[in-house]
Amino acid sequence: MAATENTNEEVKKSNFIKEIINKDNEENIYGGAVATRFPPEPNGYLHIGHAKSICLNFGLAKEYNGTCNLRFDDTNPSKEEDEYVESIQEDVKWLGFDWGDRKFFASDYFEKLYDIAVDMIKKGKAYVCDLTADEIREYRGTLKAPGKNSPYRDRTVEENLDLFERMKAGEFKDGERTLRLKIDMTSGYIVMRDPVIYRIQHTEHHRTGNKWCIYPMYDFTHCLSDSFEKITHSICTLEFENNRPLYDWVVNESGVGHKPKQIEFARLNLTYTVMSKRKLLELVKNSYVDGWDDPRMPTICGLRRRGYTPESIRDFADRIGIAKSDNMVDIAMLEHCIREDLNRRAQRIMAVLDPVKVIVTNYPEGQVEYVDAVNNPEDESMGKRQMPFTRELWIEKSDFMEEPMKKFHRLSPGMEVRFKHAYYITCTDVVKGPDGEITEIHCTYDPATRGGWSDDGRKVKGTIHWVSVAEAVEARVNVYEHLFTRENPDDLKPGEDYKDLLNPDSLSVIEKCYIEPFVRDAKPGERFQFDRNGYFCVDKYSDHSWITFNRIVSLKDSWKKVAEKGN
RNA sequence: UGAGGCGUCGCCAAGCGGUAAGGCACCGGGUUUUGGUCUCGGCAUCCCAAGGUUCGAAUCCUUGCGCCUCAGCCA
Repeated sequence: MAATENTNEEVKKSNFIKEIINKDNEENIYGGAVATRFPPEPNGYLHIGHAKSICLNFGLAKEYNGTCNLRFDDTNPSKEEDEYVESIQEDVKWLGFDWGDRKFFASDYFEKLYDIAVDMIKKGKAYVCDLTADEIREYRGTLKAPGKNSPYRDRTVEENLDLFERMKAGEFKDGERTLRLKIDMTSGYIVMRDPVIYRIQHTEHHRTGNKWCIYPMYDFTHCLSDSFEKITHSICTLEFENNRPLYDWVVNESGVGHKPKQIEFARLNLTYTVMSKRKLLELVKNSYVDGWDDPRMPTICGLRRRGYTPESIRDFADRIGIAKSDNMVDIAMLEHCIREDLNRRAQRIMAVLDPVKVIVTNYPEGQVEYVDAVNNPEDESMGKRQMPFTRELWIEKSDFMEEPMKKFHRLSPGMEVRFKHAYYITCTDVVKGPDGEITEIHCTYDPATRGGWSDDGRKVKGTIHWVSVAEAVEARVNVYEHLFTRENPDDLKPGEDYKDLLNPDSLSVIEKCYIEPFVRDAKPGERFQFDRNGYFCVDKYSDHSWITFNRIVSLKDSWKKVAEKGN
């Protein structure tokens, strides 16, 4: 290999899971195969934490030339809905992953699972238990005290078979009986204390309808489904570490043959947001946000509507890595990823969000002149556009100071600045309304500086953006901030509720701002950089008569820091 | 005197007995028709603590300490 190994191939980071896979491959545990799966329960929308898992599982499959299945873990009909299976597929696709023809449902295995359960009964490894939920809890013992055997533990195989059959037939009411595994009521692993594997639930299932009234539980279903699908590495989050002995027990004792390896990694936590499905659901149901795809939500659809790109989310997943220690990733990392992506790709335009009027007194009234504007200084191939320049212009209030503070090199009386792509402009006068607020800023322009440049070596420190009053497009802009005010909204003081920490300023709507005419035909989903301000995306529900933009993320603003210090 | 995990820079995270990668954030300098980008430089004599083994330890061994998870007929 040549010394100049500078290919554009990405250098993929390693992690402990890859090390396990590499070792398994060396020892030929799975014949070199790598088969993963992404197993969501269709009871909610996917969020950025799921994106981490999706990138991991599909990424591993791609890297090792293996496969990744999409499997819906739909064993609890009371929580699951088709709406969610649709949204999950849409989100996985949008992130850029393809499960091909490997879409499965745990519910497709109900028959097989039932047969295995019957077989477990026959082998004396499972029994029907008549204890109530409360009694089961009592018998289970506590973290420190061992449990005790159920009085129904020693029923005969025949009786168990008969009872289980009748459970299936619908002879009993919800909760009346369960099927339990006969393992060890004294185990330090609570999950090994004769776990319930079937419960009675007379509920219609989103796929199997009313065919079943008994449903298998996670610990029984998941590992067997993995085995059926010949999954090699079953990757899940840390809280399932305690379930691993049971996972292995079921796979071993059921005699299914193929034995996947469960590996646990740490789930993602992000600052200033929450990730639990329960909380996200509550925010939606109680209208704290405007639906699952509210641009403030950490859901995939929320990020999509906000304007995040799939590339930026995948990049984020790569950067945060995979490990086993609990973590809280700074949301600034995510913001960095989208800025980096959009800096490269986004069309620049000028938009004035908080306007004040400038009148160029020596510019002819009624004249419209078009100046060239670079579309993206990072990518010359994106070309140029033309911007109308007129006598009356909008600029940002924050770009003018009547009495400039130190280091302020924007517009102020007597100060010459560059109106980007247009002319050098000098402020000559300020007009105020009766209450003292500035209503007009009078300026002159230097015709010799067209394009915003002069050859005489004149130094112009400031460059500001502007929009022609006569030619401006009016638009609405949604400015988003963090959803919560506390870095970790799960870290509550006594008496607090996480909803108390919702940021009242997480959304500010600017009903009317002025944008250059280039955006007139912008389509929902289109992204732009508003010069010197940030990245914005046309909202999915935007209407052509009044365009709505969502702020994806601001540009970094080092001036803000200086200004705040100066005050 | 239940069990299973985890502890490396403010936040992620490499490191696998040979003398602390990288990214984000932050702080400085340069370039700049975005106070953006880019670029240059700074940012852990130290790896939860204390002992021990070793020529040599973040890495091995002890003993502590801290944090997370498990007592749903949820997943």
